Amino acid sequence: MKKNNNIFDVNKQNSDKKQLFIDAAICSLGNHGYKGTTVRQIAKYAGVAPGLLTHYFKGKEVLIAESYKYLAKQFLDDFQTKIGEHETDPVKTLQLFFQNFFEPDNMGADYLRVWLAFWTLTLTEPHLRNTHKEIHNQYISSIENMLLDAFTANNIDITDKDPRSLAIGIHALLDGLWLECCLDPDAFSQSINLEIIYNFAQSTTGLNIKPT
Amino acid sequence: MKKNNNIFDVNKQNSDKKQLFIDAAICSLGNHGYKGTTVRQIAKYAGVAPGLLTHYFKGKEVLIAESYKYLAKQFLDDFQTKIGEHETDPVKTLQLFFQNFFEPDNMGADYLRVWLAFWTLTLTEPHLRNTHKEIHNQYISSIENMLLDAFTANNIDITDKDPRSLAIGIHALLDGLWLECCLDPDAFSQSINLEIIYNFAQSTTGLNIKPT
DNA sequence: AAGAATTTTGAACAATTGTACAGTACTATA
DNA sequence: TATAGTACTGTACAATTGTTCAAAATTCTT
Repeated sequence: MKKNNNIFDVNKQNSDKKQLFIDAAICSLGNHGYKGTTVRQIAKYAGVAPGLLTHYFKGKEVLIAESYKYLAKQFLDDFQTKIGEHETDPVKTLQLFFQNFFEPDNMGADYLRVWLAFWTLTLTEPHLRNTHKEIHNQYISSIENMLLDAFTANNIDITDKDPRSLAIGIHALLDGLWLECCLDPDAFSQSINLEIIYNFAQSTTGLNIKPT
Repeated sequence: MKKNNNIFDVNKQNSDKKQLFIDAAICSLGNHGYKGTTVRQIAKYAGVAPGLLTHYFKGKEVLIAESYKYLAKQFLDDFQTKIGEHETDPVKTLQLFFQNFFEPDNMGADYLRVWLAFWTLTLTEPHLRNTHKEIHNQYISSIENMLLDAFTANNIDITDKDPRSLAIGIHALLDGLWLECCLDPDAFSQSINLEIIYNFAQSTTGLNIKPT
């Protein structure tokens, strides 16, 4: 879900200059964090003079906010696309979703740096707070829908279940594991994380999620 | 666990000047985030001239690193103390631990701002990486021990269980819920969070954790 | 090809940053 | 009270920040 080709690579020939700056900003956030992401650093990644930034964005903070929206939306779109591709078996969809979460491409210090910067902004800028709220809701709903599909496909009675709470829990567990894994990559592995999430999801939902 | 009286209040009469600066730094991080935490701002909270900082610490970054270690250690100590107080019933200990995690005092944007700054540092400074690793290990071990106590007290067979993985999962779930709750306080409540963690912990461990 | 419009540059700017340090205030010892 | 030593102040400074803007380069229009 957190797949993004532009964190390390910036296509300097991009004719869409706004997008070029967004890519460069994300790249800089990933490599140098919020503190190291200066106008001059962004410009360097974009292969452009520093002064050009204000020609396309009102200011540096605005650019970073736009980058946030772009990245969050892109992740969600990727995720929705992947879901669409494996509509056949709902349980397999869940498995793929979990696996995708812990792909090495979607982890690491670089990614966490970007999200730390964005979360910091979320706490400050009121309009970004709404963006976060929106994105988060869509995530939860997606997981909830996957669960509902899986329940009906396996003829599981849901009268005593609360799919939304289950979705919130699963999402929180994924987030927590992802965070700790980025902070200390040595202590975690994709297989261990998957084992944990499979066990949790299986025993809370009653679905037979764990692959054989 | 995240209880800290010095996030908003700084005792300017503190004779231990090093601790005064640490309190002031945490206070500033909570109120203004990493970007807004300047030497002058810290000095203002400490009620002291800016130049005094370098007299007690080698530099600003060193002070923030020290604050990290102090806060992380304090949280763990608080947690250990609370465990000691309720040694009688292991299951009740777990309940208290969960409840304490979602106390309003331990949540909110101010607290998240502090941890975002610390996590950012963890990604940069190698020696803080070890600090994080150490603290995290102690957290997991504490939860694991609580689980083991609860298993033996309730005569539950653990041959088919992996207590450490369960502890990692529970910790990640707590972290994830805490994070999302700080980012969007409107969408969460203490009772919902507890309901979720109770359900997860109960169905994964087999313990009768949920309070009646 | 010529002129208008736009894009891009890069130096200059005021503001803010962390740190250094000479000087002042304080405290303890004699 | 006089002296030594520490605690503390507040200015000063070099470095870096985001932003501005006149000039240059480029592209578009006619």
